[in-house]
Amino acid sequence: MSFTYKYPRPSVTVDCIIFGLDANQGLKVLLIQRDKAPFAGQWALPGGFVDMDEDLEVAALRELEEETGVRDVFIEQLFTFGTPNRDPRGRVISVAYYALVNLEQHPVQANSDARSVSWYDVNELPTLAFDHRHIFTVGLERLRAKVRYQPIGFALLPPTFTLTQLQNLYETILGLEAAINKRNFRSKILKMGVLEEVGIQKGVAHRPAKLYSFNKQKYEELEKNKYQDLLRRGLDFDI
Amino acid sequence: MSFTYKYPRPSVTVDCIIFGLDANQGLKVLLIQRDKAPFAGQWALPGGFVDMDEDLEVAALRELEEETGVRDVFIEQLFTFGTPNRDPRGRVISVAYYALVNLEQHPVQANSDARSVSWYDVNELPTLAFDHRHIFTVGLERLRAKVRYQPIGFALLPPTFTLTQLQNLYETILGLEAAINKRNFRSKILKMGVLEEVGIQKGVAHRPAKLYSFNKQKYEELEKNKYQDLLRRGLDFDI
DNA sequence: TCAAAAGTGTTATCATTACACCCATGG
DNA sequence: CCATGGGTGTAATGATAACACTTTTGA
Repeated sequence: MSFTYKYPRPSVTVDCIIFGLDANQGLKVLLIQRDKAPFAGQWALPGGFVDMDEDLEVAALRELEEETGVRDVFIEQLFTFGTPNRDPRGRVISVAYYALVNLEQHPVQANSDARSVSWYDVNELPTLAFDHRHIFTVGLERLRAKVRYQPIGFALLPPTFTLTQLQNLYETILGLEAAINKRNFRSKILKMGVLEEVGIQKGVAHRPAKLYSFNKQKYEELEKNKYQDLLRRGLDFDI
Repeated sequence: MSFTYKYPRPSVTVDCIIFGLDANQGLKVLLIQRDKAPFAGQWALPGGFVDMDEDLEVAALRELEEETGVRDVFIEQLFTFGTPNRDPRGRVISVAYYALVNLEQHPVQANSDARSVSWYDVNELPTLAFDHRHIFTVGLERLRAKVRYQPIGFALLPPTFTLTQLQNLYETILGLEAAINKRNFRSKILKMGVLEEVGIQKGVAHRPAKLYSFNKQKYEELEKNKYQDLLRRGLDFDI
């Protein structure tokens, strides 16, 4: 069976950058090893062709699950890459997504297609197929920028976490050399009012930390108010 | 002539939201009137099919110039829209861009294709073809969000402008009801150090205003330092 | 009782907000 | 000489940065 069109058409794929946070080992990205040409044997971002009747985000989630077993994740469109020669097979336009998962809940994945799947440290990537290195870089920059003004980082943590874990998350993602000042971090994050105390650590060999969870509703309320304030009062911008 | 493929392929288009600022009349968007089915006669965002050997952004700039005569503008990828039935002709995936132009330098355009082209107030849009209303909304939200932490607004102004013009720009884009406090706006924007005094107004019936231009180099330097500071010292985030 | 990590008090400095006022020009 | 917008002084309040200290647990 084949398909004929009056004008030439590109192929369209989705590719996913899956970030995972390992409490001790830093920020990771999930890669798969290609089993077919081109770039057979090389590591690549999971992804594949979009079906004709499938929404783009659905395609990204499907490829994610097929290739890595990961599901139920935070996902967001990143950018569309369409430089004419980015794929040796012809014109392929790739809509890239990035996903954030909690590593503890997604340990090294069984490979569904006899492909290997593995977490790599974001600072020690192997050579990647196609322009995936470039896509990855764009994704990491977006994550770093976005984590600073939107509460997406929580998707990388377990549902319940300590303030120290949260602080480590920021230090890891942003690649900070010096630690953030603990006192100030805590004051600031608690003053925002989007964290809820939900318990206390057990069985640690030091003073047990309070456990918090992120209250998304509260956050959305505050965001709305913030915009109302802006409309009422003026500007708080930050060029 | 025709083109045959083993698997079905979607068509790929680019669409552009062109924002323009009119000093007296507020924020505008450039629309074209379609001359062919589907949606013949309806207003739509300028756009069209991507050529097989053409980069996406180049395609967007080409369509922009072909359909509206606008060129040499700030342009940035917005989002890729690919819901299966967004176009009655079949599966069409659209990579949307938004552009910012200075209205005075781009007055109502001659129509290159016997199509009409017209600026519309962003608050008084006609019915738009396809899902262009939705695309527009996403674009306007992005502009409003982005203008607050990146200096993209300057692309909407002439190369040289007064602080009052700049303040009006923010008030207009953000749709602020109350005016921003003049004193505070000025202190803040000047303290940033990205504006350069380049002259003085002539021939106005009031005290002539100083003219400023945006110093992009200075801005990029400051951005770099800001990130250095962040790396050194900690966090200034704003969840 | 010690190591390890959690958690708090306080102050100097800087930024934001809110008002009220003066200045320069053309008609 | 006045209408029109351009432009400035200043003080109360709130946020940030920096440092040193106390608390609670298991081993």
